[in-house]
Amino acid sequence: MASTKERIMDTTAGLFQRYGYTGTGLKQIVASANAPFGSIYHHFPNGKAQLGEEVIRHSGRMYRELFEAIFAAAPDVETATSDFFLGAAETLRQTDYADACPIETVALEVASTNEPLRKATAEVFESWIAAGTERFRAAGLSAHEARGLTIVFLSALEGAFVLCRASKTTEALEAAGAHMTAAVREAVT
Amino acid sequence: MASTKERIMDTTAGLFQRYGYTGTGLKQIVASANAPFGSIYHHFPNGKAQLGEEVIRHSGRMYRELFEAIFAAAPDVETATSDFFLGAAETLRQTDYADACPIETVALEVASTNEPLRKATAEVFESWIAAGTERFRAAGLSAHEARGLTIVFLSALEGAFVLCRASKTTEALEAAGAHMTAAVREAVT
DNA sequence: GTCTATACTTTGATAGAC
DNA sequence: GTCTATCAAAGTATAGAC
Repeated sequence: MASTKERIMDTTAGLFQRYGYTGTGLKQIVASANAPFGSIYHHFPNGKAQLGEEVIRHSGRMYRELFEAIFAAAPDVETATSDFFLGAAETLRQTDYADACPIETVALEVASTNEPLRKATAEVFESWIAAGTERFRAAGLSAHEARGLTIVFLSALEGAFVLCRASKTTEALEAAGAHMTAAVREAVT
Repeated sequence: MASTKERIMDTTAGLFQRYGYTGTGLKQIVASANAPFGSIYHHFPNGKAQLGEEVIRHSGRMYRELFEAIFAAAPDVETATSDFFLGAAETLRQTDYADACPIETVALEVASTNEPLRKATAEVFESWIAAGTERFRAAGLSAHEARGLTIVFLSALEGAFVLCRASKTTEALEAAGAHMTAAVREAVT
């Protein structure tokens, strides 16, 4: 069985994704995680900020592994790009448009309010950019081209998440996915 | 001099942009707007939700007008695209990475928590998509192509805003802007 | 060390003085 | 109709029983 700390972190990650940082209360977290209130301050002595930072970094690692897995399973980078956007759209539909990027809402909330958390989100995004850059470099692009393409990829993905969650449709992920798939194909050929 | 209601709405729009919906308190709003607390419930009888909805729709109109103005001033749609992304980057730098999209943070926060506000953000995004679609149609694209290109444009913009605010750099807006400028040029030729 | 009870602050909202 | 005082609930954080 998962430890109390793991249960708290997993629960918090899900709540952050749906309700954001300020929208998620500590009482809500311990209720959802079936944990006593004090255990938050036992495992995270600095309170919500520390819990938030650990959850951001943890979610960042998990999502990067999803990215790596999809690119490892696909025959080439353009197929991987298509798979990633289509998979994200399917997840969104299955969760009533709740589960998109695990840290996007939090990133926007803390960008101008909490410097340690802002840095944590920035480092997570940078780790994703580094992972994508490496994949596109392996496909033959220069380091500069690969980084630029990855940033456009990630921008299109994150922006499409916003439009899809707001509209409760997957139109934006489909349009952005088709566009990025073509852009990746053209870049590597 | 601006009316109390206008002062409240303008102040709230700025606070939503930086701190989001749950991160902005009514007391903070009246303090910033130099208004008595009761005036919120005088002008917005349904409280924070009503104020939030009116601010979302108002901000949406203002931002659409900015979009229209930039496209009207530019000689062609690819120049307008470049201008829009470069202007957004400049604004971000000048505001210490606070002023990006006026409703993006709120849109993500309310997507799974407040259905009337979610619909308001969806309608604002749709109005922007309609405006862009019309511009690209006027440049010669089919209705279907124009809508798709606009959605990719808006996705890249919104996603770049997230990366830029988190990293406190304009790299993503520059990469996304260069990519979208080229994509628009290719689409209309 | 697990957990409960509580302190203190801030939230959105309301009542009523003037 | 403008504004102040206050409410009940929820927020984070802490103290201390067991």
